[in-house]
Amino acid sequence: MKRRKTQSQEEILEILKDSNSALNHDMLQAKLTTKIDRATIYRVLNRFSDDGLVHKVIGDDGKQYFAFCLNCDKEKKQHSHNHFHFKCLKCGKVECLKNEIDVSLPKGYTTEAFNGLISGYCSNCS
Amino acid sequence: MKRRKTQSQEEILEILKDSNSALNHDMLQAKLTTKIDRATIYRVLNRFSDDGLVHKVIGDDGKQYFAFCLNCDKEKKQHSHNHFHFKCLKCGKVECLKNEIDVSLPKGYTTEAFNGLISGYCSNCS
DNA sequence: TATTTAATGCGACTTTATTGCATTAATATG
DNA sequence: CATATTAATGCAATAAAGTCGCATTAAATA
Ligand SMILES: [Mn+2]
Ligand SMILES: [Mn+2]
Ligand SMILES: [Zn+2]
Ligand SMILES: [Zn+2]
Repeated sequence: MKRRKTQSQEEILEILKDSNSALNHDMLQAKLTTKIDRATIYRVLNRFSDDGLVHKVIGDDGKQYFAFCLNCDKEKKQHSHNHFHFKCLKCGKVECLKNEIDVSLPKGYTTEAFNGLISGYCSNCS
Repeated sequence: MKRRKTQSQEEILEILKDSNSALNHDMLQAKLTTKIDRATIYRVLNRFSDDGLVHKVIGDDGKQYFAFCLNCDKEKKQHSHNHFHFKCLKCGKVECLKNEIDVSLPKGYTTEAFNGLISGYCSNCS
């Protein structure tokens, strides 16, 4: 299954690149100039996530947020995102925090996915 | 609004106490001997969470998991749970990890809630 | 025992996300 | 360029998780 370069994907990726924070479906749709179907948006986003192009973060609100990968070592066998995301409760912005976190698991435990989210107020809103 | 001691709450709290892992609505309902309405279960759980009796964790699956508070200093002004939870992708168990995490936020940022979840395989399942 | 109102049950509803299927369009091939 | 192949899309239906309004029940208190 080779990937194809489509207009929808291009536009969505551009939006994610230009955004300095993670976006959920709603926020992304609001930024679209073209009309793209909801199902397509989700499919595109999850495809990006599967391909390691974006992070997928689950918010306190249970919604899926997507952020373009920056400073992620995609050459590594395991593309990892062991950093927290911060969600402002007032302005809604979701951003990546710089520090990579090292969590020590009990013996015999293995990691498949990391999801770290802190909610609070950003410097503009507190 | 003073809290009342009801049978539903008692039973749900017992189940959470006896469980060594976080439970979502489904898992909890399966353990009930009495039949309690879905809305009530959610209301009870969120009440517990508001009162600092249990943690509420959002999984990768977007579902709400609840775990009885252990080793949480409830005397502190801010009842904090800055620890990760681990969810086994095979057996489904969600458990609290011991280490408290210290995340450094950018200047001017304040924390209201912490949600850390690692998915993977536990020692029994890997 | 009577009064007050927190908690519950039920059903309707909302929100978020997924899936099946027919159609479209990106890529490859001659 | 014309044609074949199938990934990607649009649409509608569906699923799943959680919330809300409101009438009823039952804890607490007097
Ligand atoms: Mn990345
Ligand atoms: Mn606690
Ligand atoms: Zn803000
Ligand atoms: Zn397991």
